[in-house]
Amino acid sequence: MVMASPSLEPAQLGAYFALIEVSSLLRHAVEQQLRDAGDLSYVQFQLLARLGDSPTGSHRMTDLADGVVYSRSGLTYQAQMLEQRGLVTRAPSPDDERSITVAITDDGRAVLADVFPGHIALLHESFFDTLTPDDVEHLAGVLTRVRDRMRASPPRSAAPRRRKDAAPRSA
Amino acid sequence: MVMASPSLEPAQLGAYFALIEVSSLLRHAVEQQLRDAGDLSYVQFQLLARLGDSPTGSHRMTDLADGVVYSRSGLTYQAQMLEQRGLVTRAPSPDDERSITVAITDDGRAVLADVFPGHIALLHESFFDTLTPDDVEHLAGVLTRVRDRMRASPPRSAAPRRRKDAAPRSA
DNA sequence: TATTGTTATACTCTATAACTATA
DNA sequence: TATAGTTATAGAGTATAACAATA
Repeated sequence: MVMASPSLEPAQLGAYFALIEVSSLLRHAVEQQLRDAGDLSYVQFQLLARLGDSPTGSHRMTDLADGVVYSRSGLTYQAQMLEQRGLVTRAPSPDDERSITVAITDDGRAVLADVFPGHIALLHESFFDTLTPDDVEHLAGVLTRVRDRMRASPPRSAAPRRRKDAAPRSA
Repeated sequence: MVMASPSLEPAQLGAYFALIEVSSLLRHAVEQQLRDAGDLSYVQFQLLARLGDSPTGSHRMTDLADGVVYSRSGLTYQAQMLEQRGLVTRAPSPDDERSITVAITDDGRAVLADVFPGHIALLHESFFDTLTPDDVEHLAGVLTRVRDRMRASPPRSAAPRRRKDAAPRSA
């Protein structure tokens, strides 16, 4: 269990609330833009973007699940949606017959291209235009550090399946 | 159609991705903690916290909806959930018979008290412990500015009717 | 007529558990 | 046995539109 309540300092509280609110507003706005521009959910966009970023244009299901989605079945569902629309293909991996390699198609890249400009414009409007380059750099540094930390130590009870990582933090 | 993407600078991209990832991981972790500790969804927690913060312990439905960014029907649904558990009460507002005033109950405050320590502990573990006080302050400042900006200029979604909004002026 | 809130409904998404197949 | 992925299923949450009541 948790020990006593450590409480938060005002600046921490402010940072937390602002983070939650900003990400919530941003997410909402972005989801709408993605839906309008390419009929994509946010997760689907993330998957496509990740595939598009890859040198090979492909990833194994597991890699995608680790990066984006939280359960494997959830990823299967989203991959099926994308496959039905012809935005990705799925094929057994050559080296490991258990794995499925998901690859973005030309249509997938086209949708990505349709969606990107508005996506980036939205980010500028609602986000970057209010920040100095210095702010952005600092923000990137700080959040990257937090992300790495969070990735490194999963929160107490993350067992979407079988986990073999050593005891997660515990007190 | 816009031609090439307006593009983002590397630091901007890093900041954006990190923000998305951090908020996603954080949200996930927090949701699990809230579920475990008080059987609350994140939205329900936000509503209770907002009510608990209020001097009167109450808010009108509209105020809550504005604060948490959501459809009214969604808020009605959540308020019903909370009311069924006895964590809030709903009664017509005295001054305006159309309005409903939602008030947190003692049970509601108790649940909030159950949940807070773990909530704050989680924030420390996954977030604040990796940041210097200076980081936190800067983060709070930056994100608050972004939030105010986003609140001030709703993202083109003000008109739910009409057609979908096409290319934003990205230049 | 405009606003406040509810209801009915349909849909998307996510997670759990059971299952198959390969390493 | 452990890993990769799918399927079946069930539940939570959300949005839209139609509706009632008050201002």
